[in-house]
Amino acid sequence: MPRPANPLTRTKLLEAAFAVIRSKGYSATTVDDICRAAGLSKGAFFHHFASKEELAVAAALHWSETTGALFESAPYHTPADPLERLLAYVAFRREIIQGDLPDFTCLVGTMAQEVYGTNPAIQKACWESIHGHAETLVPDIEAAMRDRGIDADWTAESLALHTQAVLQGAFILAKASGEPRRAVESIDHLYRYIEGLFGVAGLRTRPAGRRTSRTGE
Amino acid sequence: MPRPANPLTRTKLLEAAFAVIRSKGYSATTVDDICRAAGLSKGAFFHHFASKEELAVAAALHWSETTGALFESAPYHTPADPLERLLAYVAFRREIIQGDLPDFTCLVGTMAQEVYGTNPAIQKACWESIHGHAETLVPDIEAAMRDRGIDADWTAESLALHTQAVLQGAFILAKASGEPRRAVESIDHLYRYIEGLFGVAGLRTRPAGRRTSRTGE
DNA sequence: AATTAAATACCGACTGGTTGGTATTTATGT
DNA sequence: ACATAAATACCAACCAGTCGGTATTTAATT
Repeated sequence: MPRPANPLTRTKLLEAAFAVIRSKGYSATTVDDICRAAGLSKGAFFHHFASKEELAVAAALHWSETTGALFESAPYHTPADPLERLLAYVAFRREIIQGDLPDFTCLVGTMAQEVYGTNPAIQKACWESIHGHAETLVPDIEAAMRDRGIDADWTAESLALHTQAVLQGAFILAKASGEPRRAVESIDHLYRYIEGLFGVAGLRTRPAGRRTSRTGE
Repeated sequence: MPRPANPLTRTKLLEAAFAVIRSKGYSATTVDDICRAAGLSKGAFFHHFASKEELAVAAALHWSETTGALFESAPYHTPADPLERLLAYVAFRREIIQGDLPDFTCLVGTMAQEVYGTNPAIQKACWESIHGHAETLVPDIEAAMRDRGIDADWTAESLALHTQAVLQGAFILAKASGEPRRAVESIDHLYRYIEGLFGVAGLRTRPAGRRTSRTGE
């Protein structure tokens, strides 16, 4: 009878891949890099994954699972109002921009950029991760549109994906400038956009006296 | 007297680098790839550039120059009103999303993502390209804020950079999904945001009957 | 309970091909 | 003749992936 798979080994490899790929990108990451980061051997790597490509696909899936769990248990679901939940989601995304760049940037966004033209399997896994995450926002957006009687020429899905576009673009600004604050500022604009879309007060002008940051960082 | 350098050679290498890096990314691009695409030899390559890294920096600079010239001569400058010019810029960015992905995506955004942690020289050149381009929008944004008496808790620079974030993020969506339309939809949201910020009518609801596309594609 | 067989987990040296870069040579314009 | 541009040949380091082997676990058999 078989020796049972040590679930830690595979996970260690996947999470080592998260760290290395998020800081160097997919192409520049070597299998040895990942093994070193995981404290495992090449033998272990190729026992669990047939190729570097297969690891990348598995990593994208594991990314969907771990981030899915993170967002499910995140505090932004508490408001009763769907629009407030949506805004709380954006505020949450803003709040978790902390520490070093590889700690808060997106694995699948990074990989997609590198492999879209050369590796359909990885591309597909990345898109499913991004799209799947965006889909979790759609019910709240639809409810908010209904609640506020919005007759829009945009769809809930397109707004959900737009939030992801802003996040991905914000990460690029942060990486290029080396300043995470650039990402935060862009997410602030996204927050303001959603407020405006749904007619939350104070979009165009604001009362005298600086409005304080809504997250109170 | 020395044999004069053929000015086409260096440019051919740089533009070959544009094409290859935009479709495969920086790390996956080999020097031989670029030489093949340029129809030149490795000898020519290393005669003009000391290293692959130096080529990347030169490519980022050349990118700033060529895109700078493209945008300077683009038609979005014609409106007299600064806000209209800004909106025309966004509409122009939307219009030029055509053809294959490597034909309209951003070289320096792609590179920045891969090298930000490992190659400061390239990262710097990428940031200067993105930031420099964003800066060209700042005077119009400032003028539009003045014209409309906007007392904002955001700066002109942050809005200019936000437009770039949305564009970069839109490219990632397009690459991940394989559907350029996803990028267009995100840019539509950006357009709507700027309209809303400056109090252009019709943000929250719209008159009965579908509003037609503003660019009339 | 002890032994053995079978299956898997993991190791690390090795390989064939690729990579960035160098050394040498040839072509070309002055 | 001379200096530079560009081509070719070449190299050492590196890479993904392979392979023979060892360690560990479980189940069947005694």
